[in-house]
Amino acid sequence: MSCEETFIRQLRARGFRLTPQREMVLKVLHQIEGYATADEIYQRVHEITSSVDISTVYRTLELLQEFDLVISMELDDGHRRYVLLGVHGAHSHLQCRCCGKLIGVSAEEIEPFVEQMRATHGFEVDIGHLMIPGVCQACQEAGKDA
Amino acid sequence: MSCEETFIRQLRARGFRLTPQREMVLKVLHQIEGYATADEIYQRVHEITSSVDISTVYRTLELLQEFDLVISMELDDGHRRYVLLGVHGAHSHLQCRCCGKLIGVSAEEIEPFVEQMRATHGFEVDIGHLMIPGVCQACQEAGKDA
DNA sequence: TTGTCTGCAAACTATTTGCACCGAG
DNA sequence: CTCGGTGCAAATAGTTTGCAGACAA
Repeated sequence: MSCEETFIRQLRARGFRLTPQREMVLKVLHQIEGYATADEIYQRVHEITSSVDISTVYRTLELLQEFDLVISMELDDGHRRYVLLGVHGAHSHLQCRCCGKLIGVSAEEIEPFVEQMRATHGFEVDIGHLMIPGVCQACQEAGKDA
Repeated sequence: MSCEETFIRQLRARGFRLTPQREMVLKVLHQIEGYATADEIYQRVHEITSSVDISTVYRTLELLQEFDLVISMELDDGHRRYVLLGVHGAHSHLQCRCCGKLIGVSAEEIEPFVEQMRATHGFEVDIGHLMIPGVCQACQEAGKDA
């Protein structure tokens, strides 16, 4: 099932409506295939149709987060970014503090760690919202990790 | 070496000055022994001396972060919190999305995971800034994790 | 003395909200 | 036809900044 189908089903299930604006935001998130700020998403949407307001973008992003289709997090620059989780389900992200790049890490890969936290602290890790800060290989090699 | 000593040394080393306001913010962070918003810290400082401005609190917190004595992160409520790292050095935090509680996790405990990310992605994890979201044992038992 | 630090107030920016009209179902 | 959704504009909240005077070194 595609993201769009999931979105429509979730909307219907809760009595919400599918509007062109909401479709547009989801489409742009697909195009971006990464993370973007609310404003960047707004700009992209605006290139296509000028009749979408920034407040609608925010409202749609909030909706998408409720449906677990999107997560948001704050990078070191203090700007909130939104990421489409896609149909692959929950996974975590490595976040490079130098170049800002996001690298996906599968749930299976994280599982041993999750199990460890469960065993030693009784803590249930939320993989989908786990952002792991650090420095990616490329930036290390470029010597930017000083 | 205590936090205060470290702070003073770092200040001196960079030509900064030790002012009563800066001492006060650090002292309050010690008292709190946890995380607090800039405003909460400001309130606490204000109870003692009314002559400290919120902007000074922000400026001091920024300084403390540069010195790696404090880290900040955003909880789900959208408010930025500041945590004194203390003399124990870098460690990570489990963050409960229900009660907001922070649980410290030692660097040794995280090390296997760090090693795994290094091996499979060439990614160097920044333990000190790692916030692990999820649900703590108490909240799970209270059934608040729904 | 010197140049950093502070308090104050104003500026900023990202995000949220109230409201009347619009349009999906 | 209904009522949820939207654009607009104004409000909000947290944080930052410019500046003149205060004060640590």
